[in-house]
Amino acid sequence: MTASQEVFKSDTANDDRSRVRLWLRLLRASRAIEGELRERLRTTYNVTLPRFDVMAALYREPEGMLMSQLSKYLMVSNGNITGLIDRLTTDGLVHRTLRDGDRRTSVVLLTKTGRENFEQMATSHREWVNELLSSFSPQEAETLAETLKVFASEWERETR
Amino acid sequence: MTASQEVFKSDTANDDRSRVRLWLRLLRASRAIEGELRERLRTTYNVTLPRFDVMAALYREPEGMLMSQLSKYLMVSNGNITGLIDRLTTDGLVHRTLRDGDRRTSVVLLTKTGRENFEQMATSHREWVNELLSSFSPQEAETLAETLKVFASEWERETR
DNA sequence: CTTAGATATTTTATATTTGAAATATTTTTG
DNA sequence: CAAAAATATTTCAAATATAAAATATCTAAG
Repeated sequence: MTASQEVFKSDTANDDRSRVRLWLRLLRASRAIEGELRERLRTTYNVTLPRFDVMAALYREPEGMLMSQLSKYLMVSNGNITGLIDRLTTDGLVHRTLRDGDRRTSVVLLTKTGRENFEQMATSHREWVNELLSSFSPQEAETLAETLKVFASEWERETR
Repeated sequence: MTASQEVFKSDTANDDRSRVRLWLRLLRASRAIEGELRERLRTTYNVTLPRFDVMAALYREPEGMLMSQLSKYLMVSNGNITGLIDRLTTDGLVHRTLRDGDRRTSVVLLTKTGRENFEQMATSHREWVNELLSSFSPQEAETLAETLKVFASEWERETR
């Protein structure tokens, strides 16, 4: 092996490690934040994080969402969404409609109760996130968010 | 409300949004990466992500880890670890020992099979992470990892 | 029109996950 | 020492999660 090859090999190994290090830190950060938000949602509003996530997704779409859209947006399996929506329906926070020409699909909407319920939680959620991410200045947050946006669009392009 | 108060309110609202935006992007990025790694571990090695995570933690600690250490390190509940270790034990990848003076604790270790098994997977895992995070240059990755390290230590200090 | 394929959702079986309660053990305190 | 508090783990019930198979419906090719 020549000297330049040696250098190259060494560099590659370093690159490997830096990306793995990034991934592990990213994972740990989101687990920590997620855990804290889960805990606060539970103790304050007696709601689970998955239920909050579903409601947040539906709140952004006043026209409602298909089961498959929810599944894709939240990056969880179809069967998972079915169960979550079943339970949210039982609790009167969500309802299914069939106002489509396609009888395979069902459009899921927040009920009035669900919407009001979510608005309360969303306010706390926003405050909590700001508290938990307070070590990022707004400018840093903006910059980092932009970096992740670029990552997301690259990801989209590559895994489509 | 005076003009300066108006400005202040508006700035605060913007800060709020930038941190929430950051959190949502962080969450989506890690879910996407996690999902892809899960899929590849399953199809390539027929192993689940939680099992891989446990094995990775144990691989770094040749002396073994307590159940409670695993639970804290992986940020999952105690009961969760019990079940995972039960199943990994059944499959001969892990074993519990009691070589402590404290009979409440049990030290968990990778078996020889478990260690060999993990080494195989770890190589692929490193390559996959590098592929999936290829949109970050090694320098960017380094920088971002450092930012998250600072975040983690702030977090430690504040939530201890 | 009719059948093959595609699409949307649910069902099923199994694994993971949580949070609370129970159990076992150790440590601390009076 | 004995009781109380703390610690480590397991058990339990309910919810969440996955992947694969089943079901229902729609679309399109012939």
